[in-house]
Amino acid sequence: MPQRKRGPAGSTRERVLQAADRLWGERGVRGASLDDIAREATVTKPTVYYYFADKSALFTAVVCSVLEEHGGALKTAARRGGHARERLISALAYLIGARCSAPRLLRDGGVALTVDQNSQARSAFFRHFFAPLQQILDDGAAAGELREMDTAFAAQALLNLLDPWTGRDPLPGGREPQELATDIVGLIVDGIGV
Amino acid sequence: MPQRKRGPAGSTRERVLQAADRLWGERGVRGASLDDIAREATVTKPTVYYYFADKSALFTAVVCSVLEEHGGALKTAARRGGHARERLISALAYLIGARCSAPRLLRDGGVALTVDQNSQARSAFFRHFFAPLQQILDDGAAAGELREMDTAFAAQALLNLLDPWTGRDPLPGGREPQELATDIVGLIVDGIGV
DNA sequence: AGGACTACCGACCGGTAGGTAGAATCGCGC
DNA sequence: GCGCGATTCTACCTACCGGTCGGTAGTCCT
Repeated sequence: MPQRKRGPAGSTRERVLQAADRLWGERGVRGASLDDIAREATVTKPTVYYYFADKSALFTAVVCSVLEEHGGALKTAARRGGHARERLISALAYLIGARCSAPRLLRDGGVALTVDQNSQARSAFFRHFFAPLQQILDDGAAAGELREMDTAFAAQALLNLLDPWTGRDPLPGGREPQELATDIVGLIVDGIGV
Repeated sequence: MPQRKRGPAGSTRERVLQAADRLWGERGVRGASLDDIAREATVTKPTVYYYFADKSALFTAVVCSVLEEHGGALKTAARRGGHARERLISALAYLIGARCSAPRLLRDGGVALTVDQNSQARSAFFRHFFAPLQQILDDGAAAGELREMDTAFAAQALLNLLDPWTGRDPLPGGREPQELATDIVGLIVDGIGV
């Protein structure tokens, strides 16, 4: 039963997490210092260290928290629409609309932080992001809506494909998230062959 | 204290360029310092500054030089095989085999370096990497081998797709570059639909 | 009341980043 | 063998990074 003294209940740790997600999502793990993050969260650096052991612990916490938060919504989105195509569009549209920086963050952290605390973050990524997508592909193949394939490879390809568009920059051709998701899924389901 | 002997004319600048490409390609622009790069090139930091005005000038020079170097080879590869599918496989296989870090470097530099000297690097990327790929798609569509599409979008998607596999990490499933290129092109040309 | 505990902060440390000043050395034309 | 420009060096600066120390205002328990 944690007691709150300063500020609204449970807000400080959460503010630090959000500040780190925002700043690191924009500039990369090496692009924003703990001072920057502390300032953004309107606390001081020792306060950050009060809640997190070190920089890589904060990194792991940020990635896991964001992944869990979006993971539930992603699974929900993936259930919308009975057919594989609609489920894929729904899942991708959510990912794009949410501007979820977690995958980029994870990749960036892998090279920026020497520690491999990323094992925890990596498994969260697999559970919350990769697995739901692969599930849609597996279901689609079982239902005869998609052809037999290496679904792990295809899911990875899908994630790679939309990765640059889950940032904060404008979407290509001024598309809306839903349109972009439709175009991506169209590309990969129908292919570009005749 | 003997100074380093003078190598062949123009070799020092070249060594610095190569060291920066290697180190930045592995660790990102913020992951390797100018001291690291100087050490890798067996010179000292002021020597780096003798050839390049500052860090962002070195960055631009590295990206442009790598892009130009691989751009020619890419265009050659894209001419191998008369049909769109073979030309795509050939081009992608070259990109993967060459372990070309330029696209990642460029993206990374965009967020790491505040300066937008990247306009020069960005246009080199467009000329040497993006345009040849789009050309194959345009030709394929004109020849009736591919369907009508937004070729700029498709080329971007293709580049995104193979981006994580142009690094130094092992290729997925222990594939060879040629196999991976074949799988990627298969995925995007045939699609995953029935 | 008063000790134990939580949540936070100002000041500081060792190390490293990008960048600079200026001296030393080299190859070359004379 | 001498001057000169091109090249490379040693030594240094300032700013900032991750991380720590000691301290303190408020809260809980008895």
